[in-house]
Amino acid sequence: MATTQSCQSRSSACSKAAACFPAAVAVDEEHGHHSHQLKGGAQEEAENDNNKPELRRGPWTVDEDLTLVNYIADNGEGRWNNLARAAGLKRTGKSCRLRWLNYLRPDVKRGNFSADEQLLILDLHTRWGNRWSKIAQHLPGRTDNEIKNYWRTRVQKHAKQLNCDANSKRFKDAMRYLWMPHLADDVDTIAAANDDDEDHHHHLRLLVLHHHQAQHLQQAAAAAGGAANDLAAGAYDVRQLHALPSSGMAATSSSDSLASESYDDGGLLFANLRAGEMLMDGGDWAAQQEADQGLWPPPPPPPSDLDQSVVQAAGAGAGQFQDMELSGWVQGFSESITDNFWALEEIWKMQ
DNA sequence: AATGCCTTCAACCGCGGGTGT
DNA sequence: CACACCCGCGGTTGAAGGCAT
Repeated sequence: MATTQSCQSRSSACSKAAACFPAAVAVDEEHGHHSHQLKGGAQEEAENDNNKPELRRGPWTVDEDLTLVNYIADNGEGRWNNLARAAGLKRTGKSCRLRWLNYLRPDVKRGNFSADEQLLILDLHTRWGNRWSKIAQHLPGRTDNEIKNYWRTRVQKHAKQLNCDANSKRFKDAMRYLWMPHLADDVDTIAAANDDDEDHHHHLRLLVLHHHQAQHLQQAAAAAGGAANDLAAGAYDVRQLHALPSSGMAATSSSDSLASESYDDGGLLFANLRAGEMLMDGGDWAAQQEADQGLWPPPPPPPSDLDQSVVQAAGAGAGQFQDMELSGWVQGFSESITDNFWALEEIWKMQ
């Protein structure tokens, strides 16, 4: 994804100072003239007249950052209001907390979201909605604020370009069946190019795949009665036991945290990534599923609740579309697909 | 070159839940 | 129980650089 080069460089004076702490860097003096930095300099002095301790707002200076980082290094974090006072920062505890968590923490990761991070965001948002903090827990080094901004600036923009709401079924289906499968492919491609990460990416992909499978089973259960639910749960576990590497997964990987926690409810609400791939490939869904899954029960057809315009659009080879707008977009991509086509910034330009 | 719009993201705000007194 | 305070979350704002005209 081409996140923003321009803006990253723009914010880099500030960002880098923090990212490189304590070897703080260059400078943030520019921030001194943000108009909403209401209380600095002379104005600050003037307000000292009343006994209320004035509070600074707006962008942080390097000095403030250093003060906060040093204080936390010595005393730890938490108790933010006390911390702000004790450190001598003319900031609210809230502001200190935010600055630390979103910016100064040494483990904050910066830069573009990788393909698997994007995949996870899309995936988890499908499941949890705007639970940014919860989503962020599964992207090590990423903050809820960053993910929220990503969603609002990128994903919602794309939804707007498709003339639909980011929360609409249509857009979600487009994500599940078109965008996410190809992000998953990107993950594979990256893994193939980097042996060290292969297990990690494979693991991520497997987890995503399992969720799609679980979703199918849930739908089968809905159609056939409750018994299938038990089967679904059992099959899910068995496959996971067989499929997942027994060791070697980095404990810090996002997929690991998913395995250990986030999907422990069975993931039955999950995106049907593989279904999207099947449809995109124009392959025979049931036959492929049986071939893929071995011990799995024969799968149901693609989800019945899927927006049919997306199903048909995804089966681009068939050339039959109900939703002309989306189908036009899909046909456009199918005619000009390239290896890097599904880079996030490029995906939606084909419409 | 000048101007205005767009995009990004750091930072703020309001609110709700938790905890201590 | 009531109140105050703290913390964390999600939504929103606005500065600044990029881009189009």
